[in-house]
Amino acid sequence: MGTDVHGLAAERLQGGRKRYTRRRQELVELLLAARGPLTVEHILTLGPQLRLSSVYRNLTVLEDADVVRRLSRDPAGHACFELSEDLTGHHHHLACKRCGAMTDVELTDAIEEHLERELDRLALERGFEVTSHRLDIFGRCQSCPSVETSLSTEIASPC
Amino acid sequence: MGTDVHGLAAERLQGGRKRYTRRRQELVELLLAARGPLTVEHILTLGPQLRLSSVYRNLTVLEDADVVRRLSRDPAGHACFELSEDLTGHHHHLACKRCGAMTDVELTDAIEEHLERELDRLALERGFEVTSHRLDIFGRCQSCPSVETSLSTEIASPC
DNA sequence: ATCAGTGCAAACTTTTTGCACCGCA
DNA sequence: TGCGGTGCAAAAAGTTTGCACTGAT
Repeated sequence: MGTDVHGLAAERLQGGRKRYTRRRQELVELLLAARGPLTVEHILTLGPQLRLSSVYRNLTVLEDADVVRRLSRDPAGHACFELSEDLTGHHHHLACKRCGAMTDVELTDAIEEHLERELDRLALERGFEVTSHRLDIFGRCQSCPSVETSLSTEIASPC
Repeated sequence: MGTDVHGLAAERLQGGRKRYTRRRQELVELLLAARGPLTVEHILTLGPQLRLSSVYRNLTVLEDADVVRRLSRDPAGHACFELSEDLTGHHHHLACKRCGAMTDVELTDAIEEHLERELDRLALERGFEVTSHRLDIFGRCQSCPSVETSLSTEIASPC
């Protein structure tokens, strides 16, 4: 996992007659370097050379090419983006309710398998064809004090 | 669970010197009757007597009083609202990627306990204080055909 | 009389789109 | 040259707010 993400991205885009331009490479590079999903706001902060409308358009193009995955919204109401799980590996998110940071986390194989079995059961019972799942774990992250202080505006732990 | 939701709502609002008005009762009634989270759009369709700005304001008031829980966004990008889990019971969501419907679903106690243990482990390992979790299960619901047809605009399975 | 609640319209935020120009992943 | 990509500005969509009026959980 994580090997030659750019190569795979280029390949997948070319399948849809899309180019893997510099802007798109820069976007993928930012997502690759992040330890969790990014909002458009964070992307623009981390890559000031990028333009708002192009970021939105390129994220959509990359999403259509299965390079990027859109995570509807974070607790603050912004859309979040990350690389597809088949590029980075299956994972979930720790979401800090205080600072809004979302960071990737992996569960053990044991519980993922248990979960899969449970989802298969549901599929049968409810006639629902399961294709994926997403687990968000809410709470307070290490860098957020338990006492009430000013909200962090850092981008260190983005989204 | 589900017993006297209105009484509990009134109680919780009064704790914050808020009234449990007719509009708020109607809102809670809609959420209570739904089998899944509702968007504001659906709320307005189901309760045409309700006004947009009052719905938003009342949802915020009810959220502050822990009567309502805001689910950031659904796959289509709209905010979703449901009753607090301590009023309805812990549950997760089946989210249809085709029609956007989100319906409540409960997992077995066995897997919920397994999940809790895993989250405790994470808490220890990552220094993250876990307060809640949310599992969204994506796929295709029973009423959505597997072939490509026009999108359902029904509100039967809301959000 | 009081003060929270309501409805309308305007403002604000986030995302999308139209259009002219750019440039070759 | 062609055609996808880019950037700007405007539009659209969703949500919040100011203000005057209402009404009594």
